[in-house]
Amino acid sequence: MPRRPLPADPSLGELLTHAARTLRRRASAAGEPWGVSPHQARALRVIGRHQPTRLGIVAEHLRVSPRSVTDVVDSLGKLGYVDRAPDPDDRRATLVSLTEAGTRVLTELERARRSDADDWFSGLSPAEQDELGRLLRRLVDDA
Amino acid sequence: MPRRPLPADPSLGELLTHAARTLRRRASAAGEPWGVSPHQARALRVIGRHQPTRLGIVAEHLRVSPRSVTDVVDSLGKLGYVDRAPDPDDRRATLVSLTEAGTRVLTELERARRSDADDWFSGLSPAEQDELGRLLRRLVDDA
DNA sequence: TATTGTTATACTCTATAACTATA
DNA sequence: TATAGTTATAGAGTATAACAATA
Repeated sequence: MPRRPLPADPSLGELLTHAARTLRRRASAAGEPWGVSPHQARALRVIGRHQPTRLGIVAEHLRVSPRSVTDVVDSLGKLGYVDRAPDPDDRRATLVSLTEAGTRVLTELERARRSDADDWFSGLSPAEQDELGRLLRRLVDDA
Repeated sequence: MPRRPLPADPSLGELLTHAARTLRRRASAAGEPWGVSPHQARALRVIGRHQPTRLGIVAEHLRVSPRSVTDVVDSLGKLGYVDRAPDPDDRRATLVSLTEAGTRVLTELERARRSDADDWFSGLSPAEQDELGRLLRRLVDDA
């Protein structure tokens, strides 16, 4: 993509937009060997942390609509990375968990992600990375 | 959207994703009175800063493909906010500028955006906002 | 009646590749 | 040949609303 320098006094919004876009591109490249998009990778991570868990809980962690979760879990199911099972305690609900392949892919994906992050964030010192995280977190928590 | 607290140790990538999504939602709400999406608002801002300017230059500032610019300028044209004219120096090129309505809308939009930003960022001190901007900028510049 | 998840539908943002009209 | 922009096509991510099954 052709680029120009950013304007002299970019708003935080512009910076956030560009940073998120860069992140998406990099995450997209990082997940390519496994055919996993950034959104799918995030869902895999959440499911891995909480499995077995309901779709509604996944939606809350991902902070997206139930609709989006149905889709992303469908697509991960097609890849063979997650399994659905009815919740015995509430037959309206669906429990989702990682398959063996899903567990393996998540591990490899996390390794790839960390190595890409190390690369991208290497321009910032560890203290600066912490500070950035702290500030972003406050933004995301109140929002 | 239903929400859960973030994980104890969220990666910078997760934070960036959530922050950008929050930004998009807020920017989307802020532009609604004028029927302008966040992407359209960004394009309007770039055109306002550089007008009259070529589509290719707009693409470089926005850091997106020429394809996306054709679309967004089309849509802004339909809203009556921008005008296209052939570049007299190079008839392959197209110069785009704001109409009177576009100029007015951009002003109002910027006011709305700043007021929303003041609200969202008010949890951070001015020094922290500067620091966040500085860190993000380094991330975006090297990426 | 309320909740869980699905279907139906639609919009925004982004990309690559092939084409056109100039240069 | 190379560049500017458009058309054609595709896919990711997200949302709202109406609905079925179950509680």
